[in-house]
Amino acid sequence: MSRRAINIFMRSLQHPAIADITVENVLHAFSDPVRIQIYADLAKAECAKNCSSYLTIKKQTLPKSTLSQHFRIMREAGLIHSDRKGVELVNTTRCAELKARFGALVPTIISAYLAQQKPRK
Amino acid sequence: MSRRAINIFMRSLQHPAIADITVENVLHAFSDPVRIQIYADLAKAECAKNCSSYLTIKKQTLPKSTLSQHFRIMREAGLIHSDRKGVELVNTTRCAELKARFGALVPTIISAYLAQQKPRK
DNA sequence: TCCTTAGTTCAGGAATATAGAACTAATGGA
DNA sequence: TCCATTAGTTCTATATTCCTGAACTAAGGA
Repeated sequence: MSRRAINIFMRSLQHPAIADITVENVLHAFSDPVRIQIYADLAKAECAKNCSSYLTIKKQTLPKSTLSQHFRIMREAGLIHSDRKGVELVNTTRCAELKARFGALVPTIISAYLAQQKPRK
Repeated sequence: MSRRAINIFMRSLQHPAIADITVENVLHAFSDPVRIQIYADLAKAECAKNCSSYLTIKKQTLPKSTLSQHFRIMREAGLIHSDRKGVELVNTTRCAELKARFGALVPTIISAYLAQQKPRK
């Protein structure tokens, strides 16, 4: 039974097939200020990042359990791909697949978000 | 006190100023299958529609209390404008204002949604 | 073997969503 | 004027989801 416990914990990360991604789930994943900021940063970064890069975001410190849930929601919505590399997760956006499925949807959302963030008076 | 009760009930509908509309709230309002469908239909319709037009949507009958909440969320997110006309509400999209604030964001979301709905196999 | 690090899962309380029931307000007769 | 109907809101209770501290797992050293 320790075998079973290990299997449950270690189950490989679930990523939806591109066909199973829905507009509603994508919008829900982006509707949280923390998640959209993380995604925008991942998309901007030339290289992939791990979860702990975001322990502080928007000037607030997030508990890592909260962060873990945010990454799970983005993963299950199809926004990001996570790979285990040793002890950490390497996260990348699924931007090419999303573009194939939804066209300009994701880039348009992110650029509207970034435009909104700019005038921080 | 009946005066007060009447005032509370009759308080004019609150619509956010265009500057107070946020991308996150817009995305949240669209992340519900019922609401995005209603908005898409409002946007397509040449004329405004009242709430009860949507008592059945997506082949299911919705309680009107639920529908009332959905309209309130869209209104408070800045997606629609509601006018009292006698006993009913006349709802219209705020598409011109939204375009001025967010560019192609809303049309892009709706067209991605409509494209997703088409292949109903 | 023990320690550290990265992340997940669990458990609780908080916040939000759903929907039936009661209600308000406007309108249209009788 | 009074009653019935219609459109929508509010109330209330339940259900679901979200947040987060605590306990945990697994990988990688020292």
